[in-house]
Amino acid sequence: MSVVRVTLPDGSAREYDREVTPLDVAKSIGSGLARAAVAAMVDGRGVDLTTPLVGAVALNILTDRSPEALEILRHSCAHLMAQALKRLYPEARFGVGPVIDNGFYYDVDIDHRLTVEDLPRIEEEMHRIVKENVAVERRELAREDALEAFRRLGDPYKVELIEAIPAGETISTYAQGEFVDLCRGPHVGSTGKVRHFKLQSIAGAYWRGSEKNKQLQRIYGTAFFSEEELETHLRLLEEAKRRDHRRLGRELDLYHLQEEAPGMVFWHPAGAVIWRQVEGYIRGVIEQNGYQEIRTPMIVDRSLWERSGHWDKFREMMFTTESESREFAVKPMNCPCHIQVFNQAVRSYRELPLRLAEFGSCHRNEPSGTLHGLMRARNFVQDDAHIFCTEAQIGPEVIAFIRLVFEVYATFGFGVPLIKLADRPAQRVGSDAVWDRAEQALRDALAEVGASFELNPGEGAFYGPKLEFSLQDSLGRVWQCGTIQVDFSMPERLAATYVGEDNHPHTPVMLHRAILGSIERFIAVLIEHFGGAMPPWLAPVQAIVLPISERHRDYAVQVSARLAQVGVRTEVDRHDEKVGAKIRNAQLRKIPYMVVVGDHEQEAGTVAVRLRDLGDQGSMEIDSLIKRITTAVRSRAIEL
RNA sequence: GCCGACGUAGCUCAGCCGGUAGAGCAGCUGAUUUGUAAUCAGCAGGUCGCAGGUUCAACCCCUGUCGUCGGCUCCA
Repeated sequence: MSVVRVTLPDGSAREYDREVTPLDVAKSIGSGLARAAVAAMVDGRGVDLTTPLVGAVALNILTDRSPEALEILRHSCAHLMAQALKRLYPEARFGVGPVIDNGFYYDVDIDHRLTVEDLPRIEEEMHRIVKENVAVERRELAREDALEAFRRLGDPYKVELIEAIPAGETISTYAQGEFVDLCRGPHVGSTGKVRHFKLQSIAGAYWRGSEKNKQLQRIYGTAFFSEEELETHLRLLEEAKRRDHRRLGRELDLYHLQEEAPGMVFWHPAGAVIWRQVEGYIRGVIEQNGYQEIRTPMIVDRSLWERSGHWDKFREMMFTTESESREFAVKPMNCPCHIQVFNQAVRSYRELPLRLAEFGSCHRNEPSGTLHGLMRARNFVQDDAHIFCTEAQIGPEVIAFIRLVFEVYATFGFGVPLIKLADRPAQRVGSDAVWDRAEQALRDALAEVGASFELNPGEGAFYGPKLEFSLQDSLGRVWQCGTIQVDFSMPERLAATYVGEDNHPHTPVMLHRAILGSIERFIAVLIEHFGGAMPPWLAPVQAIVLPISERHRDYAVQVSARLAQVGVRTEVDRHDEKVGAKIRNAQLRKIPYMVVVGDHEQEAGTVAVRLRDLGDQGSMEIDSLIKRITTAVRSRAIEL
């Protein structure tokens, strides 16, 4: 009998002179750990608690507190659901059933067309299987045996999956009672461990993601280790629904979309205020950071797009128009136009880096099925800029840009963004040496500002590597907004040059960069982040004056005029309603400052202030209110 | 773009087996003169997404189309 030597995450080691499993090890450490154990990592690989350990291994027992364990639980829950489905629909054949962010899904091929009404029945069956507490057992088998087994089960999808598994890789199945599934594992030890779950929705999904294949029914669900966590998660989803920018956009009268212009936004006065504030703020920031704003045409002759390469690659995404036998395209991006501005003069190296910025309105004919409110539109405005520079200037420019992104996101009330470095894809232009230097410049810039990042291997653009900046909203959702991309290709294609110190022409490097990305989309993120309750500087109406009764209207108008004089966006509520109703309306419109005026205030020349988030503040001088509002607005405070 | 569901008043939604549409909120008018999340009453508001078809008769059934929603795919 060989000796098993186990090293635990804390560095301690244990030796066993008999066959042991992770569960045995857990038991030998403590019964509490054994109870909490879900699965284990052996040398970085997930295994079942019952997998025998061999030789010297690094063991990490996963308990219900480890993030990896949650994925295992959800994966086991997917199997549990599949078993229930098989019981209810014996003809069921299964595609893939992976874990995804916040849950899992399983693709199933059954004759019955599922609706959400079927979900409770499936859940019921799942709970029954949980009660049965069936053991989940792993079996490893030879490829031929596996193929044979699933052929016998009549599961063509699984057969296809096995065929795709590279030779030499272990093929394993997991059985729980009468149900067997092809699976790498690991899994929880028995169905009784999966208790807190919810099936959420049904959607169509093609087998292997190709529309040429049969469409399967995909059932989404989620699972947690405790009922509280499950409920918290479900509440979060409810909250996300309440904050949906499409719903708030209508309720707050910010914008609308209509059939005649699919994917293109009609901004209402209130929404346009938010827009102007966002744009104005960014304009100020870039002015202070050495950018020059330009404006370029929206419709440009086809020949420019041919030269830039867009016509070849993205023609079907471009709107075109025609006049006097010439074909034009509505710009899908601003860079070719910016290069035209660059090219209008003989540029010297002394002018670099040259930073040209534009709030450029772009149109892309996105597939109809992908449109989503402001988040994915066919017409959107980028806070775009192109920095023309030398290769040596990439580093400093990227550093400055990262700092700028951090500053801007913080202003909007977001924390430090998540950063991804997308490096060279298989299909690319430019020599490896140039890519090496550009990627290194991005890494060095990140190190210089002390920013941590994740690598996104092979996801760079064909023309250069890029950084992507994602912010996290108040519900913990991640939105990619900012980006900076190195471009070795387009300046050359469009013949951009500058005269170097050596008196010879050189091709500049171009950096594409945006902080917010699409302003439409960024506003949508803001709406959802704040749940429509915008900070004072962004609020369409900052202060609404509420006269107690009709006889206070004149005074209300005076107060409102005073506020307007100092630049506060204000209104008077002239409805013939009780204050309670006016407060309610103002509150529903999420107006930050409510200014109540009645007999007391009129006589004393004061105002009674109610804050959206903090309630009644009592009476104060009008000047105090003005100071309070203008201070909050000027500092772009998030809190009132 | 693909699959599915949906499209009725400004908004949210009812509308049975095919017999020419209804509520609440919002709006308007009147009464009320209001003190921190909804005062009462009346009135007005509709080519039932659009185009065809079936039928004596279509919001309802059929076909097409546009849009929206949920996914899939895509996202320079």
